[in-house]
Amino acid sequence: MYKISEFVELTGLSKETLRYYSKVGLLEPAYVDPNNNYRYYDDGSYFLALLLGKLRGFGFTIQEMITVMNDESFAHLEELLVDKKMKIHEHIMELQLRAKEIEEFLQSGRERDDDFMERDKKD
Amino acid sequence: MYKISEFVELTGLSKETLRYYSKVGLLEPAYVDPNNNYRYYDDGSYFLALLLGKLRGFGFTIQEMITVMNDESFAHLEELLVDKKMKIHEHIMELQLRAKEIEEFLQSGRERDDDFMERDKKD
DNA sequence: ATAAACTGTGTGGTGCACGACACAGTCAAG
DNA sequence: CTTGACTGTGTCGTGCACCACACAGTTTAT
Repeated sequence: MYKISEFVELTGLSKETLRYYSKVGLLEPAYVDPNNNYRYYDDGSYFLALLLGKLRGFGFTIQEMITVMNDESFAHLEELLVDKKMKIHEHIMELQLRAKEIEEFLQSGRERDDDFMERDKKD
Repeated sequence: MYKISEFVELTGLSKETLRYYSKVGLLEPAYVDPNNNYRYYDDGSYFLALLLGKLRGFGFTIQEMITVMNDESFAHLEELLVDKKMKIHEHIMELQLRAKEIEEFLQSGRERDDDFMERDKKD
C-alpha cells in the first residue's frame, strides 16, 4: 500500500490528477481510511495508473479512458487503440488539407503579385 | 451599407461572431448609428470579413488574426501564412509520432499474446 | 396603430482536464 | 509535545471562440 505522495512518485501523475481520476471513477484508490479519508494505492492501482498514463500520452480523453476501464479485462483495448490511431490519421489528413489550402491561397496571392509585376513591366 | 442581417448572409459569419469580432477589435462596423447602436457594414468590411473567414478556416486563432489585421496593408500576411503552415506540419509530425507510439504499444501487446500462444502450444 | 421582425446589451454557459489556492485536520520526527 | 510535512475538501480559474438566452428598444410592413 502506497500513500499518495509515494504513488505520485511512482506513476508520474500529480495528486490533483489522481484526485480527479478517482472523482470521475477512472481510478479509485485501493483503500480509503475511513477515519481521515486518506487515499492508499496498491500494485493493482499502479498497473492501471501506468496504463492511464500511456493512454493520456496517446491523446485519449477522459471519456475514452473510462470506456477502456469499464471494459471487462480490457477485452476491447486493442480495438480502441486501433480506433484512436485511425482518428489520428483522419486528423492528420484534415491538417494536410488545411496546409494545402493555405498553400493554394499563397499561390493565388503570388499570382496576383505576378500580375502586378507584369502590368508594371508593360507600363 | 449593409445591415447586420444582410452582412451575415453575405459573409457566412454569424451575428454573434460579428459582434465578438467587433468587441475584440478585429472587425469594426463601418458605421454605428448613434441613436440605436445599430451596426452597418460596407464593402471594405466585406473584403475583411472574407479574409477573416479564410483565416478562421486555416486555423488561425483570434490573436493571430488580430496580428494580421494590425499589420499595415497586410505587409506580413504571406509570412504569417507560411508560419502557420509550418506549425501545421509540426503538429502533423507530433500526431504521426503519437500514431507510431500507439502502433508500437499494439505490437508489444501482440507479442505478449504470441508468448501466451507459444506457451500454450508447449503445454 | 399594431404586430412581426430585427437589433441591441448583458450575462451565463460550453468542453476539457486538470492547476491553484485557502483552510483545516492529521501524521511523523525530534 | 511541538513543529513541519502531509493530506483532505471545496471552490474558483484556465483558454478558446463563440452560442444561447432573457429582456428591451426599434424598425418595417400592413
